Order: sequence, then C-alpha cells, then structure tokens
Amino acid sequence: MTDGGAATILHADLDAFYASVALLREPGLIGKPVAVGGGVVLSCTYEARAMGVRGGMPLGRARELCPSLIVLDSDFGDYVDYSDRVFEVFREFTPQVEPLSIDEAFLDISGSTHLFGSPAEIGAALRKRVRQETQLSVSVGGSRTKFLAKIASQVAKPDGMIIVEPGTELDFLHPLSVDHLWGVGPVTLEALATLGVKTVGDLGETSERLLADRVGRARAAHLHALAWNRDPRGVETGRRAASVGAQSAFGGDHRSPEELRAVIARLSSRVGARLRNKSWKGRTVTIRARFTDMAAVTRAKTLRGPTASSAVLYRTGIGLVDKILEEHPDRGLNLLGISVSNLERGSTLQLELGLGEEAAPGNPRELELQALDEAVDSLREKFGRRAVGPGSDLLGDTSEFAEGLSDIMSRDDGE
DNA sequence: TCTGGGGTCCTAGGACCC
DNA sequence: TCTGGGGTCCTAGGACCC
Repeated sequence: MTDGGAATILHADLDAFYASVALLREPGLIGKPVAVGGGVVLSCTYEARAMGVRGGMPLGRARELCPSLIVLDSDFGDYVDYSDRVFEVFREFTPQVEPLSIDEAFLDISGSTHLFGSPAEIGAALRKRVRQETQLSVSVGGSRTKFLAKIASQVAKPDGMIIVEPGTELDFLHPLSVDHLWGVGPVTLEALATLGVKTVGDLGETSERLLADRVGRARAAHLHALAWNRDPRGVETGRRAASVGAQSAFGGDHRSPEELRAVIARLSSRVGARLRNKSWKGRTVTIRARFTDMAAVTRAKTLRGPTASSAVLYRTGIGLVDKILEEHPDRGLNLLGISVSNLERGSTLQLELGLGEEAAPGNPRELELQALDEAVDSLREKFGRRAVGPGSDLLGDTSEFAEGLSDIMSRDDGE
C-alpha cells in the first residue's frame, strides 16, 4: 500500500506445531515419525507425513500406514505458552497481526519496510527470531494479497519461505491444483473436476455462471476472484469470535439420560466460564449431537436476552437434547456439543436469565443461578477443567452443579 | 484403538412485518 | 377479486479449516 505495490502481507505458519512442541521435550525422537493425539492424529512430523500419515486421521489407520509411528500425548498448556511467545515475536515486526489459529497468523508489514527492509528480509528475520526464541520452525509466505500469502507459505513448507513478487502472482498461482485454494475441500474438488477444472488457471478460464451451478453463487464468485488474485481483504487485528463452544465424544455404548445431563453440565460450565472470562454474552444456544453412525443433527434456541450463565446454558441445552432424543428415540448418541453464538460484549456483573424474565436485582432465582455460576468458576479455578461433570474425582458422575440446577428447576413449577 | 475439539461461512425455508 | 415484494430473524444442515 504505502510502498507502491510491493508484497506487504506475510502469512506465518508454524511447522507441525503440536508435534514440534512435543519433540522439544523428547529431543531423542527428532528425525523419527512422531504423532501427537488421542483417537485421531492432531499433528505429526514430516517423517510421519512421508509415510502417508495426516492430521485428523484415526490413530489406528495411521499405525497401519506407519508401523514405527511413535504417539505422544498432547499437553495443551504447553501449546498455549509457545504460541504466546511466537506471537510476541510477530509483534516485534508489526502491530498489525491477525491470528488465524494457535499456530498461524497474517502480518501486514506495509508500515514496517522502512524499518526492517524488504518483505523477504522481514520474513527471514522473523523466521530467525522465532527459532531463537522457541527452537520452532515457521514457514512464511508473502504477497500483496492475503490468500496468496497463505498459499505461498503452504507451498514453502516445511521450514521455507516464498515471497510472490508483484506482477508474478498469476505465474505462481495458475499452475497450482485448485485444492490449494482456501475453501476447496473434497466435495468442491469433485464438483470442479466434473467441469474439467483441475488447476487454478482452469478455474479462471471457467465462466462464473457455470461454476455457480455446481458450487453455489457465493462460492463461485469467491473462487473466480481468487483465481485472478483478486482478494481485497485486509489484515484485521481486532476480530471478535462469532461463537464459543465445547463438545465431547464418547464411545458407542448407551448413555443414560442422567449421564447425558452430566455431559451437558460439564460442557455448559466450560463454555459459560469462557464467556465470563472474556466478558462476552451470547443469545443463541446450539446443541450438536452425533449418532453412532456418525450422522449429526443440530437444534438451536435463541433466547430473549444474551447470557453468560452456565446455569442458563445448561437448562437451555437440556431442553434441546430432550427434543433430539424425542425425535430420534432409538439412535445411540456418540457426541454432544454445546455452543453459543450471536455474541456481544457484556459485563459479567449483571447476569440475566435470558428466558424472557425480568433480570430484576434481587430476583431470588437469578441470585441462585449466579451463585451456581460462581461455584462453577471457583471449582474450575481450583481443580481445572474436569472439576465439574462426569469423571470428576470431586463431584462424581452427577455434578453438584446439575443437582443444584434441577433443584431450582423443580421449584420453578407453578410459577 | 475407526472417527477429536475448536471454529468460520453459506444456503434455504418458514415466520413475521410493512 | 386477487394475492406483491422486500427485509429481518430464526432454525437446520453442510462444507470447510486448523
């Protein structure tokens, strides 16, 4: 922008982040095929990838492909620490940092080139600094547009850097297969293949109307624009989450209604605590359920007012779970999740019932709900995330929280 | 050891209002 | 007698990403 069209956006992406962090504790395993995860592969080293192992793959399948695979447990606290340190390094080069996930970010460096040099020089310095600070390797892509910077970093992996200079974008982009584009997954890839579209160049030569018939209007317009390197999105630093949620998968065996309530209690306590931590409130509560055949359904309820109360989330969630169980009486559940969207900023001081009742100060039921939320928060602070709900040493399988709730609910009758 | 947990965005239909 | 069209909100489902 300020320097007459030079590449000004960097995309920085840590290589095999979870696996690399795990290896810092086990340096003897460097160079071996290592995966981190439980149930499925969260992340794996490039040695494991060479054998066909991929993120998201069930561990059983990964072991089939790579019998010598070493599987390590994940430690989420470690990941957050390392991520924080890496993002601090990013901010040494520019305040314009947009986090995309725990291990990648966009950086707008258009205001930094006079201090730190060309994009390639900044990218090289940033990679060096991250390695100094954390011993982790980060791949970097650079371009005038956001999505192309991201593609460049993917192509540069592992431990590489590609800066796409202005004027050379289409030469770089058009030979790539379409699934390099953000938003092209297996389904869209297949739909595009039926049109004979294999490369980004093919995509650019295909009419938008034809594309829209196969993949929908919005996606067609988006993909067509990307094929010609049109991406007006800038780096956004202050993005607010659109939803907050938690989910839990359990084995195929039958769960009693009490056990399902306890799962919802634990998930509600986690989500509510996270909302209150950030002073957010949300108005729409969604329950997601997955059956043993992996088919999934969602049921949502929009409250009259926003809430951050674990107690309200629990009560609303239970109602939605009951609805699902009524509609699918004979199917076993495999997973339950609860999330809150329609978020807005709200003070934590004033809790609302969110069910259309007046949140009058001193409303006895509101005070009880608030007391439950405070109990949730202090338990979680003292004993960690498993303090409330099934598996908790402290409270057993039916949480005190759920019992308190049902107590209050039973007294609601007749109001 | 067959399937984790955190998200974003789009589509489509119905209810409801003017 | 005939029966519009736009806009918003809500719900449900699905593709996709890390």
